[in-house]
Amino acid sequence: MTTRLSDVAARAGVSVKTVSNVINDYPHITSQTRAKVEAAIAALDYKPNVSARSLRKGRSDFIALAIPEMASPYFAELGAAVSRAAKKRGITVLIDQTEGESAAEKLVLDGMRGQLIDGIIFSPITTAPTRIGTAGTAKPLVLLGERPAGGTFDHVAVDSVKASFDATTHLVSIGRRRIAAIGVGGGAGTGAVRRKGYRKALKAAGLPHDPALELAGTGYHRPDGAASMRALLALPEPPDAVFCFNDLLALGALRTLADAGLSVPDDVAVVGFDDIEDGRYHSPSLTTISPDKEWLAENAVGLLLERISGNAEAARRDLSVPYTLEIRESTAG
Amino acid sequence: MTTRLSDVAARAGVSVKTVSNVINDYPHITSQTRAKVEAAIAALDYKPNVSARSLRKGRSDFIALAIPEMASPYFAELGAAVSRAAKKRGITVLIDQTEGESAAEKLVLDGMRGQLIDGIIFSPITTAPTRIGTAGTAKPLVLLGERPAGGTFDHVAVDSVKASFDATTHLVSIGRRRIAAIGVGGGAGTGAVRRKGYRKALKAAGLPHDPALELAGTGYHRPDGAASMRALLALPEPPDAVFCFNDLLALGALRTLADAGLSVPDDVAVVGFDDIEDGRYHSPSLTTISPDKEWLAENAVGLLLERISGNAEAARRDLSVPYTLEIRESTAG
DNA sequence: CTGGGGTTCTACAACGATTGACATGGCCTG
DNA sequence: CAGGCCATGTCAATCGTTGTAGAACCCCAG
Repeated sequence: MTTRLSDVAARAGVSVKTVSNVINDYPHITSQTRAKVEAAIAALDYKPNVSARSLRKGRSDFIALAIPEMASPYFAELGAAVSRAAKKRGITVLIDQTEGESAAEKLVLDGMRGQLIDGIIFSPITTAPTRIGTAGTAKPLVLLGERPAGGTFDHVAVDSVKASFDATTHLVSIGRRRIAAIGVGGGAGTGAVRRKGYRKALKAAGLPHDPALELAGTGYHRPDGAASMRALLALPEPPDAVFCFNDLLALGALRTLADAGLSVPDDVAVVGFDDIEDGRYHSPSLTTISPDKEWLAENAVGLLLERISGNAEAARRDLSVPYTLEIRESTAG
Repeated sequence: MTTRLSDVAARAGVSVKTVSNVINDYPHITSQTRAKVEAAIAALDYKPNVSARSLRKGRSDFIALAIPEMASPYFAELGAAVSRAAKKRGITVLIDQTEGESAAEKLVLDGMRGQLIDGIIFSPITTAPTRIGTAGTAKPLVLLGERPAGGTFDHVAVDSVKASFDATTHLVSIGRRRIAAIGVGGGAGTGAVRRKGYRKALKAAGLPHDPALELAGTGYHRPDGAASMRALLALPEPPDAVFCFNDLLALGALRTLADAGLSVPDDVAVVGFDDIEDGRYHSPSLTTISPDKEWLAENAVGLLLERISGNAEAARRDLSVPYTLEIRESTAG
């Protein structure tokens, strides 16, 4: 049925091992035999069996990418980028939706897919996995997003404090004085870090800090942003600008503003974070922090692969993703 | 390092075979031994080695989902749904971005991931794979979307002709007379089928068919929709409604309309297809054909699994995905 | 022409799980 | 008490690939 190594060997008139050697670029092979073998491989359309190879080598060239939900545009774009980066290096990505379950738990539960995968890129949305890898099973792991306090993993993320500072400062620079924040989360996650940058910017601008303008909300999707914006508009003194901690929140907020008949950016300016495609085409188009997702993916994969094939004990790395502030209609008149 | 079957056996005080029997639900086992074994499995956190199992059994419980690009919202949502449906049945989905390369080619190239995957769900955007599976390697394949002419695969899709008819008829019913279509593609793909429904509806309504109102465009993304809409507005007699063959096109079109200062739906009504989340929160929110994606995923996975484990020679199946027309602001004043 | 060193290739045993044939002993039934 | 079923154990083979060890060969120096 399936062609296997021995079929190729038979056809090429060499031993099974020689074929294997050809495939694995073993140095000492005559160009003659190499040619013979390659001809046989081509003729039979032979493809190595990954299961067998992985069983024998203990390495599969599969990595996992764990994200909260792939239907969320940011994560979809991230997944696409990681897949591309991995494919370029000949490895395959398994995308894992953690779906709100405590992701750390889930990974351990999954048992790393029965030892198939070589490592994992983990992108938690809020909770950070402090305890993964304490198990002996530990495979290499690269963490994306905010780093947990006592992290012991390689880590790739935007400097969220700085980026949030920039975003907020931009709002200040166009003359806004009552700047709200949507997406302020608890814990040590994204929300907290971005809030830090936001507050810092307010302080730097000499603006008062009004707790009523910090909206926690329950999630990071459009409805959450829409609801938070409604709450802000209901305030006795509504804001003249909003910094949303991700683009979905911002798009939800824009929707509320449109419904309320308010003009953006004239009445309320809005800034997001992530630069998802939806924001670029929305009207008004969304000003946002744009992390370089290709860079992120490229380096996350690179870091993980480095870990997998070699220096498992090298020092922990911490990479900062380049970003830009994309100024669009939601802040520029 | 890793716990294996024999470790479990040792701890439970039984033979390896018995442990294997427990795991594979062999019927004749005392509840006592079963309990012992299960305790040992839990204690050691044993996870069967997927590679070994797959090598031996010839089945991996992995399936692939091939989509053009996962960053596209419709496909992201589809991928999420398929992953969920598969996980429910204990199987894992590998998502494959075909990225515009002739997907058929690519699949064959990939050699089905070295025999790892048990089958594939294939969702081409335009070109239909007529020749896949002619190779002897053929694994079960379920096709999503428009069926190619001489298809020999199981197939799950919305009745696009009917849905397009409904969408267009809806525009007629709100009084529109010059209804354009964006996304008319060549070949036997999505574009052609939806155009058929569109034309049918025009004819049924006794409206003239103006070729100038059928825009082919180059792709299925926002920029394509925006460009097509610009072209339509440049006509001596612009349309008063547009049926876009997917939501991204529609969102692009809406953007152009907003830029042109036209009111939706008063000046131009817009209908999309797919019901992606962006459309629901856009302002105006987008009227669209909403296929039941969960149903689609559930049945595609079901069909594939049926094929994989059993009647490989059963008759070809053809499932029609339920859909609704979601009427929102872009057509309802 | 003989022996050492390198090259080129091969035989064999693993990797971990599953499966089949078969043996064993215990218990129940008739 | 014999025959049958049940629950398990033993043993060996198998899936396809690769690492280890070593065989066979060639070339060249002494």
